[in-house]
Amino acid sequence: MINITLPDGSVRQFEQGVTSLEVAQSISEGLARNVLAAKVNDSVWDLSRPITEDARVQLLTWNDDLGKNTFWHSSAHILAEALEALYPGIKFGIGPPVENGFYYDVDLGEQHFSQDDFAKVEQKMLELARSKSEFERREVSKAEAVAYFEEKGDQYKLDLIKDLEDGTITFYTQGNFVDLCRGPHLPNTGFVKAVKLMNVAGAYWRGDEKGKQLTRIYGVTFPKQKELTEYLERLEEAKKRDHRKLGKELELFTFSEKVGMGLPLWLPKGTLLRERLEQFLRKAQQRAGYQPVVTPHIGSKELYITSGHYEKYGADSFQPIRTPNEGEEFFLKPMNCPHHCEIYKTRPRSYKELPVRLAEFGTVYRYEQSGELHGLTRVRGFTQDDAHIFCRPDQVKDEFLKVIDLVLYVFHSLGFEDYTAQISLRDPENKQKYIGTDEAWEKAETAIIEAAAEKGLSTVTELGEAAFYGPKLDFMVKDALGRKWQLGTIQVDYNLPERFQLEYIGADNQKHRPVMLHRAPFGSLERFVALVIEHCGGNFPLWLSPEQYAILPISEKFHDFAQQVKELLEQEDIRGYVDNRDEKIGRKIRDAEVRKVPFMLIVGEKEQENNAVSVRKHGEGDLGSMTVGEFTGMFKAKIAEALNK
RNA sequence: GCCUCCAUAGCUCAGCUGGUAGAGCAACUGACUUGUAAUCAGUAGGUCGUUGGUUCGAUUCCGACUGGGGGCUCCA
Repeated sequence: MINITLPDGSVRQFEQGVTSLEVAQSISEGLARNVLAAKVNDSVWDLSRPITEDARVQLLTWNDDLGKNTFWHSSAHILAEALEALYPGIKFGIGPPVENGFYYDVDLGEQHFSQDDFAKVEQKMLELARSKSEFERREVSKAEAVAYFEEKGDQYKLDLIKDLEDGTITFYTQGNFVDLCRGPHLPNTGFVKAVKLMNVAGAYWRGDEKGKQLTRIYGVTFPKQKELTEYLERLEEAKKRDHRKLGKELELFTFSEKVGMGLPLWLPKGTLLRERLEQFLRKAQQRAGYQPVVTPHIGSKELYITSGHYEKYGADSFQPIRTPNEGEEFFLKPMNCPHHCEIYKTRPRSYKELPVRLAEFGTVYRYEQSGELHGLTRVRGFTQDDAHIFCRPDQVKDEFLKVIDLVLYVFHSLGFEDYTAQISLRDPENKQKYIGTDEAWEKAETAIIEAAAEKGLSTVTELGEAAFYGPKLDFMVKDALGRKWQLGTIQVDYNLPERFQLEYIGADNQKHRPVMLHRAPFGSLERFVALVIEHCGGNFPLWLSPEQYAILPISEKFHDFAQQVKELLEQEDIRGYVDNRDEKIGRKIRDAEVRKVPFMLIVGEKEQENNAVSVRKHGEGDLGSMTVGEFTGMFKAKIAEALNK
């Protein structure tokens, strides 16, 4: 007999060789029907795999991420089986589960596959699912594995096997399809009840840009048809929040082919919104001891040779502009730090005045690959809410902590509660990608890890994601469609102070080298605005809204009164417009609702008599009549509440 | 940059297998003077992204380019 410990701590005894499915059956029939896989000690197993010694067992269902992963991983195999049946001779890369489904990378050879073929493949997948084929696990020797795929002529699988150790290789078979796979899998294909292929895309084999490009087919499956329907509905809803769509509808920004791809044009309403964000951060930074500076949009080539950016990015950035006569070369600035270093150097610095915090809403230009551009989230010209903190080594941690506070203040004020704090470190396997000494890197990485821990941030650590001059703490937020974007970032840098020979005079009257922190709570205004739009679905917080009210006169007779109300509100720094078109009130209300204007102020005879406005709130309806004074009072209270929560 | 799909009026879209285009909304004009999500009527608006080719004839078929979507790679 062996002891099986369940997650609640209870221990049950079973025969040696018991399967997780049998464990589930001993608990309840319902659980046995829903269980998809099991976590045995620390790895996920097939339900049918015999357990031969004492173990901790956690039964995984659709409600567990690991259960979903197993479900989708098995679905990828069903997709592969369907594809093999419909497109004989195709070769397979990898087919893993992902956050919302799964994909399989395939080499179709001479055959073609597009969205038009989805229905056919989906049908085949459902047919295979209904056949309830079991997923059979088999341990194979490396030689056997190689022989099988050589016979099949699948060079990708052979490529994968090459890196595997003999004795750890397993095959899974369902129906007529055999795959090299670590597993685990569902007991059989019948668990899959609903299938939807989502899109096709190119993907480099093993992520190598120079390598062969395979066709990646994305799909998603569910244990119930209803869940698929709901998922697709959620997706439709999410698309309505896409900032590119709302940006156009709400007239916030646009792009022009003539101006150039990836170069956003801010429309008046978008500019208003952006300026409110700037103002908000300027205030917070003033309180935190930052000093605003302004620097030009270009800098000489020498500047970037000194900073190291030229060596790293010179060939892959916008090429320099030249003076007509002297041939001097200038680059559009891709970042603000070198300029700020030069500001720091204007005069000798005393240890007493550190930290020096120089802040600038600096517009920078970067050559991004054309295929990378994406709405406002990835552009070629954008404005960073940049600042550089020059401090003594003993101040680094404290400054870092203060910046974390600032970033979190910004995020909370905008309602970004669902973010990931990512510690981005150097790739230890690939040190030549970075500049600076090992010692400096270690100091910087330690500083970040300690500061994040001290703030109690729950972090994920990514190797190889550091900037080339230093490690980062990045705050990532997802867009409407679940794509992750970096917003806030804090970076420790020992390299630029060295390269620019930055100094301060210490208490010992000796020269010392300051440490630099780069930081941007928004990251870029463009990307931040994009994420704000998607998070609120265009229904901006009152303080950000480009049009905070619309005054809607009942008829032309009240246009003068409407104008008087507008002037009163303007005095209170509340912005909006009067809709004095010859339209019925119902129409004006509808249009203001569509424009997502937070407050509609309806003025007619009653209001004029009482010097009042009838207030209607966007999405909620009539709030009744009140004086202009009462309205502004309520209005300001709401803003104060939103910003101080 | 790579793979793939897409491109018709300011916006959203229709236009079967090739015979030079249509709707709704927006705009403009007029009438209506309006009480909580679309008043009525009229007018104007497109060398069908650009450019080659096939054809008697191309918005429609093919190629290139430009821009956009999805993904890959990249992201100071």
